[in-house]
Amino acid sequence: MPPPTDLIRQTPLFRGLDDSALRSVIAEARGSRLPAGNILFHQNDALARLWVVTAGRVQLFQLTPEGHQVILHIAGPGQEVGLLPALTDAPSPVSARAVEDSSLLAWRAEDFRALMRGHPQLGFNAIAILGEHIRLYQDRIRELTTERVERRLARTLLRLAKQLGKRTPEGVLIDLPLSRQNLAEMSGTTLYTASRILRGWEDAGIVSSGRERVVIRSPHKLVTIAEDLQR
Amino acid sequence: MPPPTDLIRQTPLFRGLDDSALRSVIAEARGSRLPAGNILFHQNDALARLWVVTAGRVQLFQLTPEGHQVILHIAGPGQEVGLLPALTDAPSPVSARAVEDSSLLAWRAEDFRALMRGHPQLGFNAIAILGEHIRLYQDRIRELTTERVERRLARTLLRLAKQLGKRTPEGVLIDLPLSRQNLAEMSGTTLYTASRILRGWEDAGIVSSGRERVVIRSPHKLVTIAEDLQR
DNA sequence: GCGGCTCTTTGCGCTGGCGCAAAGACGCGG
DNA sequence: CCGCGTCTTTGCGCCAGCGCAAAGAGCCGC
Repeated sequence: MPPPTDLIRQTPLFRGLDDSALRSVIAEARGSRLPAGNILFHQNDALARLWVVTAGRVQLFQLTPEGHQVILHIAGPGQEVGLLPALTDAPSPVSARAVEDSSLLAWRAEDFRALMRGHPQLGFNAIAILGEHIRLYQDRIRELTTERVERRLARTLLRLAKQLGKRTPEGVLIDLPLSRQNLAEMSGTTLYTASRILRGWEDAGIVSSGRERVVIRSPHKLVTIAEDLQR
Repeated sequence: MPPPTDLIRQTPLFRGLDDSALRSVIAEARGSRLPAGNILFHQNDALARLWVVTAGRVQLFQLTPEGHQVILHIAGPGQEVGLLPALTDAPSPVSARAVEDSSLLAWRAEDFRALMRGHPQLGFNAIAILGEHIRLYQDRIRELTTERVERRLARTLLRLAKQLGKRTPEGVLIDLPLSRQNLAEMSGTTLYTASRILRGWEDAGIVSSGRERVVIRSPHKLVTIAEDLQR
């Protein structure tokens, strides 16, 4: 199976590269597969590679000593994984796990850095990507310190819909196996509270959810909750 | 007053530059002063400059529509402010305010980017700095979702001590005007809870605090609380 | 050295959200 | 198509932390 050139061309990390640059990038890539549930790396691992997801979903998370999992990001096709450790030689602050059967392209960190020296655009792209993450994290910190669970859960769903949403006749499907537990780990709450809130929304016709599945029937009402405009 | 060359040399953003590069960097800098309490910029401003703090403290924060303030970072001498907007042309996600009388050096964003093209080391430094922020934000998100207020407050103080701590006969002084309100805005709690917890630590001899002032008498005990090892 | 502003403390009542326990629903694999 | 493992729901009791209100303390400027 050849590397999916079109996908690479649209990957934010490789945006703006000319065809010859793209060819040298692709020449260095190695493909691999990661079945659902498998770990790509653990937090504190020293990584020698940078990955780009080509299919599936890879979850970035941290595990506390007490065993609580916190989901920080979900990378879908076209998104990179392990960028920060590849660029800074520091161990990874997060762990990565496939939540679906996934395919990845990998570059050795040193090869990627060599590419960066030859193509400064890569450096600007990397900065833009890191910057985007910073903004998202700052938003989450603000939400966690100032907002109630219901609002945060609404925001989590809206973020997921924006990133991984799929239009269907019944509404916007979050295209990802997504348990109440996962939702809690993304919103800063517990399994129980997430379940109760989702039940309420179900009754209000805002979402329609099942086992590891959420469909947003009324994105508008969800925005209303996220922005606290209901009353 | 000439630009403080030694400080610039030690600034993470300018690390590893040779003398001639450093000279061209300094040649482009403009100094300015910002009295305590003054705003440098607001969130959503399009910034045309990048700053480095040379004296004082500059607080980066967000304000919610409800009027709650969340403090995301405090930049002291040698730390940059406005790096992300200067590099990405996006509006600033945060506001910045001097919490002490401060002095800054400023570069026009376009001048800085020109310097970056000539000195790739600047790009790597920028990436390392953004990466450091990402790590800190990820840690805070994990703490906010899994830890109790007391632990988070302990961590906040330890972080401040590491960054701005000053050894004194009575202990490590957080060298910054720091109200209970500020502490709450950094830890994700309220003025009242922060006050009560600090009172408890005072009685236990762990800290010694006054009006906008905190001294850590026993960093070790504070670590014990932050790591939840007490019992 | 006085007045006033701001910061801090603390009593009190309240509630959002936690988390156990147990029952119910779903769907995969054999 | 049956059984089992996993995910979800919900009753229930509890408490950490919130936030008002009011008093107290500290500091600055005149």
